[in-house]
Amino acid sequence: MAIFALVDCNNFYVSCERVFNPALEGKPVVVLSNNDGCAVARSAEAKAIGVPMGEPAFKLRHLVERHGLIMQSSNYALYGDMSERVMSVLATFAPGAEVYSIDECFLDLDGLSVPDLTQWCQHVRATVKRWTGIPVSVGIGGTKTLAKLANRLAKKSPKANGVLDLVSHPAWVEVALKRTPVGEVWGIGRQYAGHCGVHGILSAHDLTQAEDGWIRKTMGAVGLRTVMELRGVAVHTLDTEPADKQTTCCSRSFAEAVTLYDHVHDAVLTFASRAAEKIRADGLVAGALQVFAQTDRFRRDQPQFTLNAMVRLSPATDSTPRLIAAAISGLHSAWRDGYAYKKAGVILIDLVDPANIARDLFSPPPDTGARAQALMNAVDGLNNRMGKGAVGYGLVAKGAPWQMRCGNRSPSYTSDWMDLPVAKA
DNA sequence: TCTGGGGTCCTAGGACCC
DNA sequence: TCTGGGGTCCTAGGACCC
Repeated sequence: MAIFALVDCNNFYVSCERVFNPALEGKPVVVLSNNDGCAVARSAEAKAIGVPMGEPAFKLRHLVERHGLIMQSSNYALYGDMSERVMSVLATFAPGAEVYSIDECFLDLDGLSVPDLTQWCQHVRATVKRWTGIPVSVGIGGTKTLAKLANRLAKKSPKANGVLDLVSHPAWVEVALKRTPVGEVWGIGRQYAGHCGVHGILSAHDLTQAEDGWIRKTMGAVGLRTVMELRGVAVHTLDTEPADKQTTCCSRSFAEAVTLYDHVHDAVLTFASRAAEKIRADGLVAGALQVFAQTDRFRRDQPQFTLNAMVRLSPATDSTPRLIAAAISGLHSAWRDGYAYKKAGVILIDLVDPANIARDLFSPPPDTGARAQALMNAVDGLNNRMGKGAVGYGLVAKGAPWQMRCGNRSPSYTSDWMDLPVAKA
């Protein structure tokens, strides 16, 4: 039988900020999403004063005065780098590791011969904390879904002290299922939890007792797999070699809504350029692209519109100028005057590795000619050495109304020489 | 005044074919 | 009134995740 451990960093973004700014320790802290929009990470103290996940920043302002809540802009360069450090420590402990998200990692503990799994996990926790500064929790289960569930309880229960092992203590499984609200189960979101509630299914345990036909009809094949996993049947396996991405998106909300074509044009140009860098870093080419721009969905008093255009790319390409040209032509063809646009984006789709591209007689080879390649290498190299945006396409004015807000971002302590922390005597 | 961004998988329905 | 029955492929949209 497989033994899955889920290692999850506690309040990851807040923990990253605290590593480099210990003054945040013990205080209510939230990290805001892009554009300083809403809370995406909360310290325990912030949870205690009632900050809900996803709460818009403007609704938290009163807590700043009342409880000294600290709101940090997000610093993804820092979190990405800290994530790599945590993952590389975890990889040294287990024969198999799957990086599931920026702050979570599944380990396969099957075949690991240790006398006491809980004790071993405490050792892992302590090591990660000592080497990276990040606190983690560990849940152990016979399926990934049960490991997730155990992890959640490990975080909540003070008795667990950050580790809960449902494999060495099979009798605890039923208790754990009964203590987990159905909406907290991995794979059961708001919609499905609502359907369950109507049928009197309130806990994860209730869900395991539901009838397969009803589950399949209500929550589809995915829902049924989730329930199988809750019942202890391992459906999901450890995925140590993640497949190539199928799509890559670069989109942003604007600090202010804009009505002028030129403003949206500049935003789309910037997003296409950034998306191109991403697929080149992954070694992929795009076979098509989608460009969109939309009005502010929260302004019910204003006319709503979403502009959307799909552009095929033949041959498939990773070249910035070609992707920009395609995105702009899509924007131009679908453009409508008279709307206040609040968000736009570029999605690169049909991504493939040019090495294993399947071609027929009539499709051209992917666009990876030597000259284009050399140019892109030079551009990416300059940006890596001199900082993002050192070289680019099109001149985009700084301080344009569509550019995003980030009022209180921490320095890039680990990824920019200029931001290295300084120790003062 | 102010409400994120980036992904995956599944399903239903239409187009098209024999 | 009556007007097949399958297949496949593609797309849009909905659900979920972090």
